[in-house]
Amino acid sequence: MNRKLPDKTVERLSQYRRALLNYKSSGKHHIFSHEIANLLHITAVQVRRDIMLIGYTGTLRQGYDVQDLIDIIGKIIDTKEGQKVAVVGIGNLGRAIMGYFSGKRTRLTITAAFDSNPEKVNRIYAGIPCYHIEKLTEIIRNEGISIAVISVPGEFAEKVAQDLVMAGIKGVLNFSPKPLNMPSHVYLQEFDMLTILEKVAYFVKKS
Amino acid sequence: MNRKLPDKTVERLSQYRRALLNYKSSGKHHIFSHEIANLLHITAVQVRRDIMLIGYTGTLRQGYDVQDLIDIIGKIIDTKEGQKVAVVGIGNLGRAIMGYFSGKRTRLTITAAFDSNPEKVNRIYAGIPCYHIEKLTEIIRNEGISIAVISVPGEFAEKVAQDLVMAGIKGVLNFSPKPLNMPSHVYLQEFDMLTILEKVAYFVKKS
DNA sequence: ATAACATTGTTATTAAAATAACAGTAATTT
DNA sequence: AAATTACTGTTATTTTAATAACAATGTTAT
Ligand SMILES: NC(=O)c1ccc[n+]([C@@H]2O[C@H](COP(=O)([O-])OP(=O)(O)OC[C@H]3O[C@@H](n4cnc5c(N)ncnc54)[C@H](O)[C@@H]3O)[C@@H](O)[C@H]2O)c1
Ligand SMILES: NC(=O)c1ccc[n+]([C@@H]2O[C@H](COP(=O)([O-])OP(=O)(O)OC[C@H]3O[C@@H](n4cnc5c(N)ncnc54)[C@H](O)[C@@H]3O)[C@@H](O)[C@H]2O)c1
Repeated sequence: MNRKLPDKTVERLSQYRRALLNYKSSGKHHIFSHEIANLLHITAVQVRRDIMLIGYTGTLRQGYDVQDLIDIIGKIIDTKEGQKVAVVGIGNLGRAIMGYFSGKRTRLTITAAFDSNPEKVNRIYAGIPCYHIEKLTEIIRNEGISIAVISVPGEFAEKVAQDLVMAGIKGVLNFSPKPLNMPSHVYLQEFDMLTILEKVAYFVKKS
Repeated sequence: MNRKLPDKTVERLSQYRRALLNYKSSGKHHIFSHEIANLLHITAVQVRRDIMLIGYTGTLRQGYDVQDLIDIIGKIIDTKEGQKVAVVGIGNLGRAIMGYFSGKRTRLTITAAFDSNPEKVNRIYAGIPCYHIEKLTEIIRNEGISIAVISVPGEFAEKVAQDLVMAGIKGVLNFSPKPLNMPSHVYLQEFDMLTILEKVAYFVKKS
């Protein structure tokens, strides 16, 4: 529970929880590993192994208690107070992300957006205030924002990333096509749509 | 060159190419592995190993010929005719994706969009026609579209995926939060923003 | 009561990816 | 000319992730 879990296990835990919350609303209280596996289209062994890693145990007769499992995953992923997220770059992608999160009930809350375009600042997008990029450090520090999503054009991504680090951010999700370099105490996740689609194209070609 | 390359190598090749195209515009014709590595913030060994896998060799004195490397990566990733891509679900995310691609010069071309909302169909978004979802099979077959991006709400994703498979699609990039199941001849890549942000949150918490 | 079954939890094995080690080589320095 | 340097290309090792194997256990069927 205290030891760091594998990257991929954490991703699946997030998905288990989401699937379980949905499953729970159908009124069932228990679930078997192979049922969870079916929801995610993975194997039951993978599910049991992940659950073993988080130290939870089910029962032979009924499998896992749905609510218990949801709670335990919550204890692993969430913090008590929740974590605050900022979105930097309120273009098409930034706004899509904010719209997507505005509906969600999660312990991750987007509480601030930043842009350099004067026409975008001091407005509210999906319920979230957009500040001028110059306020970045101040607001991130004051609000205790620990995670940032970068969705500015590539040429500005590096500067934004540096400022985020200086402001004390601890985790970054970078959607810009510019590969970033972060100090080791900042967790960096990058996702590039063109790269990923070109990968799909390669495997389509090969198949 | 013919043998299937590792997943992660293909992703990096796409990034190498993009970085090299940019590097080329600075007028330089040759590049060393450690220079490529610096552009992507990875190690030079990783770069050389990837390049070894694609069967290209540089020279001791000058490193790699930039244009040659770009061309060889192109031969690996691209098809001669290019590949056509469809986007299904023209909401905030779908439109952001279309806007993002409309500027790019790539052998991947988004040629059709689909939606179920009558107000969205028969309009042009970022230069791409949006058809009613009922035309999916017809248009995908007629146009020879081989790759699809799914950006419909989770509850419709499964149906869309089935229809795409029936229509003969060969690769899918799924942004909906619903995990999909594909026959083995269809390459599936999933990306879920909430999962990935929760993973970032976990590692932020742990650090 | 015993055998067959279905399930969990764990260890063992395999596969994929990253990293390290190092041999080879041309140019440069001593 | 020998040693040094700065690279590439390849093999070896380590790390991470996935898969397989199987022991343990309560349940059901015979
Ligand atoms: N749209 C997509 O689906 C998509 C997909 C993958 C990657 N991306 C990448 O994400 C980024 C954003 O994409 P987009 O489509 O939203 O682009 P966009 O041009 O619509 O939006 C970019 C926004 O960033 C703002 N901005 C520019 N410089 C800034 C700075 N220094 N500080 C703060 N804000 C700044 C701009 O004012 C604009 O609002 C780009 O790097 C793009 O390559 C987009
Ligand atoms: N916005 C984001 O950044 C984001 C991020 C991650 C994931 N997602 C996921 O991507 C999907 C789309 O997100 P969005 O923000 O664009 O949502 P959205 O509601 O803005 O758009 C969804 C679109 O899909 C269309 N649609 C619905 N049913 C359809 C069907 N059967 N066939 C064709 N089209 C159909 C709707 O008419 C609408 O235009 C959702 O599943 C969402 O969970 C969005």
